Amino acid sequence: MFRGANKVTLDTKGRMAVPTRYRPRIEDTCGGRLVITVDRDYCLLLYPLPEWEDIERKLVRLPTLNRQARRLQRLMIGYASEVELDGHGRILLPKELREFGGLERQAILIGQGNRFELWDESRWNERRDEWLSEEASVADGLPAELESLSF
Amino acid sequence: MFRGANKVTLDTKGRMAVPTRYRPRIEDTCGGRLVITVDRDYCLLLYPLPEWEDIERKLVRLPTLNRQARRLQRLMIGYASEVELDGHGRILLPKELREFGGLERQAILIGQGNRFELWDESRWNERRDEWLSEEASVADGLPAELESLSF
DNA sequence: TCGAGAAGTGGGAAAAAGTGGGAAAAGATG
DNA sequence: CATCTTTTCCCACTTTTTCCCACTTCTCGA
Repeated sequence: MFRGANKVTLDTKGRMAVPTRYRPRIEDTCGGRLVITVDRDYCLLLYPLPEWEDIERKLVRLPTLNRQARRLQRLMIGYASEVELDGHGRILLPKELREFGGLERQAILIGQGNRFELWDESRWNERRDEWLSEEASVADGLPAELESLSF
Repeated sequence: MFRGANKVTLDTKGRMAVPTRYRPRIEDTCGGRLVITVDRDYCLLLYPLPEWEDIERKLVRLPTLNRQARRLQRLMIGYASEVELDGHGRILLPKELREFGGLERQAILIGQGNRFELWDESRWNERRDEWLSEEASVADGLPAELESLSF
């Protein structure tokens, strides 16, 4: 499981160092090959290649005539790019994806189980604080799974 | 069960000594491995690793396309970091989490059953006094679980 | 009140990780 | 086909992290 938040910096060439503690896992599961794509919240998603392939299979099986499904396919498959760790454990983020995510110099890499999310740092902080302040007030209208959760 | 409030200090490197009376329990249940994450009240939560893994399993099973669920995952899994007691019974709090919790030098560690909460001391004192003054006025409109509690 | 041991705190130095940038290779353009 | 731009690979420097040691403070018993 990937978890945890890491500040990362993109250099002028758009490279990002993957935090070392994730590297062994990434080397093992996919020989350093990741797939990056977009999320509807304007962040990027990073999957180890085999994980991505599972998701891609699910996506292509969705009904082609459903508009929602079609959008999801276009965005997720359309932007998916394969990248590879270089000799220093960095990946090069394609320019299109950097632009999509509004990624400048400072970014946050968020572990999310089988994948990572990559956010522009200031955007992440804004969104996070929005979520935290909303959550309290909407807490009553939760789906059943959430109502019964206790930590 | 962890209980009690302890003043703790963070040093300049962000390390915090775990009070000795909790150490045997922590060594036994998880070999000194804890997971720290965030809470919506801007404090941190500390779980023994196995306890955390239970929670994480619940979280990842939530539906990915549900917005509320997604937020919860992003925050809780996204910030969850594994730490380990060093030779002197200290843990190193990741910078991202220290920033989130506004933790400077003085903090309060609160035992909460299967986990701890860690608060910046001054923030804790403010919030505590807020709760105490609010409680009296809202005490009538309690959810069912609370209505029926007796101490 | 003193002393001994345990707990808490600080900080130095080695090792590891992160960062920047030059130059060769590959690719695009007219 | 020549030239200009982009990409890739590699080297070197800087910063951060980790590990370990030493000092201070506190506690408890004599």
